[in-house]
Amino acid sequence: MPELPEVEIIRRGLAKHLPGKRIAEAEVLRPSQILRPTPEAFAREIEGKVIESVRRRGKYLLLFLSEALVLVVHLRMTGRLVYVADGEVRDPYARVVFSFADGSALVFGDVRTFGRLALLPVGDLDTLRGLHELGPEPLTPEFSVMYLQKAVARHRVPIKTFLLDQRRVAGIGNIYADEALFRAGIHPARRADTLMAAECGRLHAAVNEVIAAGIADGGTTFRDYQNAEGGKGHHQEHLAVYEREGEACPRCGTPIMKMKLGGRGTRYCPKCQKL
DNA sequence: TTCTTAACCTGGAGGC
DNA sequence: TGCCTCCAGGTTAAGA
Repeated sequence: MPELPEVEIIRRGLAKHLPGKRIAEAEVLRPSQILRPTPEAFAREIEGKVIESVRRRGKYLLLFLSEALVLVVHLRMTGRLVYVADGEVRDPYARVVFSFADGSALVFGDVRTFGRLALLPVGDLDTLRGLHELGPEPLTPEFSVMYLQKAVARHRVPIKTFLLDQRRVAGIGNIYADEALFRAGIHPARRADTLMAAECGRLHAAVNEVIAAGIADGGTTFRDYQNAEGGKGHHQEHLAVYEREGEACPRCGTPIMKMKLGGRGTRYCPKCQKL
C-alpha cells in the first residue's frame, strides 16, 4: 500500500519520463475511479495536453499539465502508475491508460479499485477535499517537534490513529506508523494528549527516520506496490514489527504482538512499547 | 468539534 | 476441486 516513501519513489520515476509528453488519448476502463469531471469529460479534456511537471503532496501525485490543468492521482490501497516506453499495456488490472503522442504510455492499474483520479484547473486544487486539508510533511521544517507537541496535546485519540490522520501529518500509513512507534518506544494505543515532551521528540525523530529509510530503500513492497518502472522496493527487508507478529523483537527478543486499533492491524512489541 | 464505525472493493488464504 | 468466509487498509460519510 503506497505511503509517502512509495509515492515519492513513483514521483521520481515519473519525473524522469513524463515532462514534455503530449497525451494523445486517455482510455477510461473503470469510470467509477474518475472523481471529477465526468469520465467522458475527463478523457476529452485531457487529450492534447502536455505534462509539464510531476509533484507530490502527502500520498497525492500531481501531474501539472499545459493550459493550467492538473491531474491528481491518489493510489489508495493497490493503485500503481507505471510508465511503459513501448506503449504496451501488460497490467491485467489497468483502469486508465494514457497514450502519448510518441507511442509510450502511462498505465494506471488498481486491483481493488480504491484509487481515484481527478482533472481540474490548478486554481481549483484547494477545492479537492482531503488534499487541501493535509498536515505538514515529515522531513520538512513545518513538521517540527514543537508542531507535534502542540498537535498531540489537542487530541485524545490513540497515537497511532493520530499518525494515520492525514490532517495531522501527511503521508504516513499503517506500515510507517507501526515502525515509527516501535522506534520511538511508544505503545500504539497510548492516548496522543498524554505524550511527554521527550516522547514527542523521540516520535518526531522516528517518523523522519522511517520515512527517510523507506525512500532510501525504494519503498516497501508486500503485495501490490510497484515503482514507476514496474520494479519493487526493498524496505520490507528492514521492517522491525510490521507483518512480523510472532517473530522476536529485534531489540529485546519478546514476540511481536498484533492488535486491532481503529480498524487497522497494528504490530508492536509489548515490552519495548509501554502504554 | 471530536471521535468511532462502517462502507467501499477484490484477490488470496484457509476451512470444509 | 469448488464454495464460502474472512482479511488486508486509505479515505470518507454518517452517526454518536
